[in-house]
Amino acid sequence: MRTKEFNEDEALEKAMQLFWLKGYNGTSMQDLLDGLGLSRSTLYRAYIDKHSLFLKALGHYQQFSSSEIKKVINEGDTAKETVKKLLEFIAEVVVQDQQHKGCFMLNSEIELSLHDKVVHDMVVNSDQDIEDVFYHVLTKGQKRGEISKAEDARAMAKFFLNTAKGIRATAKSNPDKKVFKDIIALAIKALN
Amino acid sequence: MRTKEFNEDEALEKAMQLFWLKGYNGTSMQDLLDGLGLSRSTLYRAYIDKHSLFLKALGHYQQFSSSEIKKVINEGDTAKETVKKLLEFIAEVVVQDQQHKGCFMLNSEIELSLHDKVVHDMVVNSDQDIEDVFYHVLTKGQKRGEISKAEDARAMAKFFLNTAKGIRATAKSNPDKKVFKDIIALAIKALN
DNA sequence: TTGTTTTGGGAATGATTGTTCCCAAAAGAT
DNA sequence: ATCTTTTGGGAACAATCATTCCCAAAACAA
Repeated sequence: MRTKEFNEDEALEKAMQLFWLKGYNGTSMQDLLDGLGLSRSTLYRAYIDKHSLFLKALGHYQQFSSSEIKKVINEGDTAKETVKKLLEFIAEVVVQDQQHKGCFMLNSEIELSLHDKVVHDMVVNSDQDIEDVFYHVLTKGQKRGEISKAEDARAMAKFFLNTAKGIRATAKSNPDKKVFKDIIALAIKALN
Repeated sequence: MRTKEFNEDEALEKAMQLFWLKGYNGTSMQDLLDGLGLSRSTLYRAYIDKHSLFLKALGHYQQFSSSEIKKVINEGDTAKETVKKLLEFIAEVVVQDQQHKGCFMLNSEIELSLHDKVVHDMVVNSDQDIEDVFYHVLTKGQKRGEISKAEDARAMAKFFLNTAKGIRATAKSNPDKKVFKDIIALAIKALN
């Protein structure tokens, strides 16, 4: 038996970068062949077709970015500080990227969720995932008495998710760290 | 001389709807020929090529949507109410659309602004335009003493623009009027 | 009528799309 | 050595892509 020569994870990572940068329709199979450095035969045998490869790449992104965000949950002494850290982290990620690719999940939502049921469901789940992170921190803060119980924690979680999506959208054409910092400071006022 | 038979504005409107629904790369010239009901010769003579037609359609959208928003400036008795009306209007527009096309400018930002300088500039200008609407209302409110001068009006304007973009993004996969209402109510708290 | 201009039909372009297939080379296992 | 499996090269596919072109029909002005 011949051992596998190409690293599947490495190839998937490269595919993700390409789809992330140029979108689904903007990325051709030729782009992928060149980018991954694989032959047609190998690529099709490994990933079936373009659409399957895309879904796998998007799933890979979701797994990674979700776990990264959850690392931030334990940062900050108070719930309010943690919410701020979460938003700052989300902003930092898109600002740091020299290519301004934005958020791959948001990009896919805009480009495909209307006509691709699978992508649509992944987007909804991804949003719910982030919303739940905020919700978890907020309810904990309410129990501790750090955050008023006057406002519904679920509504606040949706609000912060919305702020995050705004930042991620703007990151495509106007990634400005200082502006995002101001936006986050104002968003945090919703906790007063 | 033979009089022009096809209505240019009507055709442009149809082209805008198509690009809006399926994106630039997702819309083929054949889609446009079928959708506009024009012959190849006529379409190319009138609009030069696909990219030019797209830019014209996006410009048409920008003109229309900008003027619609500015109609709301005079609604509401206080600045705070006007800001709320502005956000509610932006949410209402995307929620009403049965097709969930979202915001054409935001869609184009995500799909093209990275690789298309003209689109990028249009997006930046469009964002600035909306930001300025908020800024105008906010500074007026500050002069009237309705809004605290502790916060920078420019920062607040960027914050509300960000909230609007979040709503417009989410409208693609999750247009929920009630959720948007909650989000807007919390965003308004930034004015306290 | 003649002339001018607009439109549509349709053929033709060359490039690119995603995908399938065959076969030889490579690399390890036996 | 043979066997098995993985990989790459490259041809081939039909479909679609954006675009150009020619010409006849249509509609108005003179």
